[in-house]
Amino acid sequence: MGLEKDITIYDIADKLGVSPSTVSRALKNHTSIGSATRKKILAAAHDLGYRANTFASNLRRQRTNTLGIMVHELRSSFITSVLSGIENIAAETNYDLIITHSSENAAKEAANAENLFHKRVDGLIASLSFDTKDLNHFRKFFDKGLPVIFFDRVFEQGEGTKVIIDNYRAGYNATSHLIEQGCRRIAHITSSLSRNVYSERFRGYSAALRENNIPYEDNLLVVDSLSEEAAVRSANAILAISPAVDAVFITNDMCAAVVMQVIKEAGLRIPEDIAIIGFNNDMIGKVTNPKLSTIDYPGFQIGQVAARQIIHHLQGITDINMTNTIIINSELVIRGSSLKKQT
Amino acid sequence: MGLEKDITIYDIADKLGVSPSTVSRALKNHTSIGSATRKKILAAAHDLGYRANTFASNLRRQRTNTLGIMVHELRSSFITSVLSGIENIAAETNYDLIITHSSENAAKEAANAENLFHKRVDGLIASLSFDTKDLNHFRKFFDKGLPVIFFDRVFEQGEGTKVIIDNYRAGYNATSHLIEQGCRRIAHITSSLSRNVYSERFRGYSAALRENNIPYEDNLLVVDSLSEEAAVRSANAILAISPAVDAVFITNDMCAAVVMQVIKEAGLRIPEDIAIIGFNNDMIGKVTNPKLSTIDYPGFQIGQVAARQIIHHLQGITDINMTNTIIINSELVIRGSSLKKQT
DNA sequence: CTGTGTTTCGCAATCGGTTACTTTCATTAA
DNA sequence: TTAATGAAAGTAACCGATTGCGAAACACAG
Repeated sequence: MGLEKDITIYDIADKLGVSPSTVSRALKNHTSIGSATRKKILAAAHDLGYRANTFASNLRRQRTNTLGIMVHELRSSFITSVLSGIENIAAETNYDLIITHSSENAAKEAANAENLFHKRVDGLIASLSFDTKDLNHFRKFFDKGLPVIFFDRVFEQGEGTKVIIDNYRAGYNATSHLIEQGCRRIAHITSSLSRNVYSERFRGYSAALRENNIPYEDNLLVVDSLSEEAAVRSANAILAISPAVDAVFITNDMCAAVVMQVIKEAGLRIPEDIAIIGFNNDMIGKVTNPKLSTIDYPGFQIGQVAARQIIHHLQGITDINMTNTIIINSELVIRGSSLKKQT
Repeated sequence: MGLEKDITIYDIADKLGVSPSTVSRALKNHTSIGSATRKKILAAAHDLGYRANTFASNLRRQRTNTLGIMVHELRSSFITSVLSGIENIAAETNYDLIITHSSENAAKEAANAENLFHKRVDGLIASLSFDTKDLNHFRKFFDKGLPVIFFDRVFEQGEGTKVIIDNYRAGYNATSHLIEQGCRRIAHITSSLSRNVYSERFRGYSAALRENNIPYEDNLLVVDSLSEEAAVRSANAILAISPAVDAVFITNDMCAAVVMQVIKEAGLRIPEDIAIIGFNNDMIGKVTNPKLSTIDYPGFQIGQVAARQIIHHLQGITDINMTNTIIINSELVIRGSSLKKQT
């Protein structure tokens, strides 16, 4: 096998009879290199199959050109879309990504933060785990002036820039839509209200009820984990409510799909007896019967925005500290599961 | 903000009055350091909040402790499971990952390979894109003796180690199951037969038919892209076949779910009129009505095995070149969509 | 007390780029 | 003609960890 040593800027310098520094500068389009020299060097680099040694560069420049990504779960289509968006921008700008996930565990999240800090990433893009209580494990980043961007699960009042949707409005729109369809006893299946995404959606839900003079009832609120088993539990809880529920707003499509199934198995019709609206606009909502109304949560776009933002900051184009929160647009997607009136 | 410079082995050495080399060796448990000295150094490192500089180390050792991952698509639950499995092992062994995706594009795949090569990853784990025709873009890795492991989409005869399931057997089992259920006109919706996974499953399908004296018919084979739109097309193609089809083996659960929907909308019953079996065991199969029979494709496990294999090779524990192919177990999961007989 | 082995460390070169500071020339103003 | 100005390129000191080579220190047998 061809174990020839890699060629370096010194090799190029030797071949052309110039100094390594000239080669280095030419390679990165530094201004103080004559265009003739630059051209020669670029050509030679190409001919010799030169590949830059990132470590040498990182070591010297004290930067890594790497972003740390922290997510709470990899196996989620929303998260995957976000990653896809981040990767899209990172690839363009030649940044690497190190992706970690916390499995919804605050301790593991802290360990990941520590690890990424040691790896000296230039910045962080993170969505908090389910049971994260504070941002202490990001302290080192803040203190060192390293940019941190949160998305999805965030502390709205905390440090760092956030890229989120207007969860309040999303919850409000979903609920208003159900009310317009004639529903009055609207249940809400969601996860812990201590997480911003869920508490805000709940605020929107409550506000919509209030504005339509529908009294809020505590027993219409079901808080559980949104997992598959939890979905079955929640659905049964909903079915047991009396007087009967005529609509459910569920903050997760996968969960909603399972709930729909339980409801149908119980002999009720969707949307005639119970209208359903989910959240995320996952693929799964397109194959349920009827198809699932939902809120589109544009992960790809969120990932792009977050990545672009942090990279521009690192490139000195913008200052991230000037931006506290970026709101991405999200839309109500109406399909069969909530459409009682023909329009 | 606290921009104190990082502390290095030199700082530790100064503080303790030993040489940097001693510190370096102590930190990596080199044998030739007295245990008293080692203990002192470890303690000092901890006190001072020392964090190793990977670049300096990489530069010197000419290794990166990073694996390159190449997938054809990020937004797939199978792929995500694999990534999860890889991450699981990599985290344990302190390897970083750089994840790239080709969007099913051979040219982008080649560019990614080139990029990872320049980034000097220690090894590669890859699933080929849809239209990859050869392994030329991996040549540099092979030539340099860098380990490459393929999974899922592979060239079974090509260079490199492969981690796959027995796709032939999976196709055979799925089809045999349908035959046992009394089906005789079994259609097969799949993707390009030039990809190993699909051609092997097709071989299994054909073999099962042959063994049961069911003649193979060309028009029962539908090759398309498995996307959502393709699924609708394929389903309609199936419905147009005469004499009517009584079962379909589809090599992708998402596609199968959509096909089921089209079939039901056409007024046919599943499984009574048409039995369905998918592939992958995605979440989506659990919320269709009826639930989808499928082949479990254990992504997490595949990821773990691939990662473990390549890392052990890098650590010198095993030699990857001794292993050509690793077959992971996959199982038939029977649910409602294919169960015509009560057992 | 000398010689042979071990164990434990230190010296110093090295990995490949980057960049502050100089030097070298050529052009231009005085 | 000469000094000033600026563009182009070179010098060399880093960045922090690793490691081959060899020296010092100590143990122990003869």
